[in-house]
Amino acid sequence: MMLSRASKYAILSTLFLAEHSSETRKISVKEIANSIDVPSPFLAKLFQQLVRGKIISSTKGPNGGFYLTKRNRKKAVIDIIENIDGLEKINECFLGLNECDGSNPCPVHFIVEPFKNNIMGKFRDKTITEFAEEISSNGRVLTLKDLTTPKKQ
Amino acid sequence: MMLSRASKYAILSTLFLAEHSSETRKISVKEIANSIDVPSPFLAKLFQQLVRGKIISSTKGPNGGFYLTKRNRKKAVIDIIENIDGLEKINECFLGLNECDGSNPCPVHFIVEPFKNNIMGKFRDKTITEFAEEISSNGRVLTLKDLTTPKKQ
DNA sequence: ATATATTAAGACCTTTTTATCTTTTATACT
DNA sequence: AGTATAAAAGATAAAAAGGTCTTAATATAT
Repeated sequence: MMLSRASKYAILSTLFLAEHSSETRKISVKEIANSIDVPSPFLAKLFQQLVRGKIISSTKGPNGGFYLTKRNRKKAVIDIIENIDGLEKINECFLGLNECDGSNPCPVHFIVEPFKNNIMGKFRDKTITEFAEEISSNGRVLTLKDLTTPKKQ
Repeated sequence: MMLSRASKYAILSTLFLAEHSSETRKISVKEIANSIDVPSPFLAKLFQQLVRGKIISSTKGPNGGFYLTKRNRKKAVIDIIENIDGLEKINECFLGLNECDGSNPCPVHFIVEPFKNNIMGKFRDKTITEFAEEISSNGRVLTLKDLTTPKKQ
């Protein structure tokens, strides 16, 4: 029940696109990767996959770049996670047991389960747009400048 | 906010020791590793570290093995996690931001935070003994047979 | 004392994840 | 058409996590 670095980058930069891009204002990988602290070739790879998964959109060439369409904006955070990590990973038992449910629970099942349901619900129900709006309506700026980069410290 | 495979193995087998071992009934790595599906050399390494961290105890030689003392039994699950993964990893922001708190929250901060506190509280407050008792009082057997082993499937 | 069972320690290997680099393809503008 | 710009694709590299093996140390029982 945790995200890979890749998924984190993907969620953050998709929210960034929601806030800053449009069909007439496309943003290049470098522009995102420079304004934040994510390695741009890695982000480029991720973006390719997100495009294939129809989470974000792209056009090549001059004035090209990445952006969100209206359809893209209706996707949920869970779709990003699914696209990058797959759902199995985030759904799996907290202690890694293969068979873990109410009738055959792991030692922490009843502690973890409500938590998981709740958070997954929100990741499923809120659209990218809603998330992005919530962020800006709270007066927060979505800079991703301070992503933890364990090695470089 | 997620555990390494190592931590999962450690939690499960410590609970196993709580249920099956005592100062006069020591259990070898192989006995645990065979009765469950965890690779024994890897578990052996983990156990060494848990012993150094005073989470579990060991004696060498014939009839030796691993077991829990009364002191060991008062440790909490969080101590196991801390010993193996460190607390930073489990405490870090869900989206990986370096600075993420109430006044400077990540996009999912207010969704994730309450649950994290709740779950961490339980991992901090319940002793190993309490966890183990809860398991057996519910008539459940703690076999770890079905740990997910992604590659081998 | 010696043999034996068992953990301890350290070196090593494999897989997965993260990151980079290079070449190709598509688009827009002139 | 030609050129510049940006993504797409694929090959490669580095780091981290997961796992194995060998040898040493230590406790027990005979």
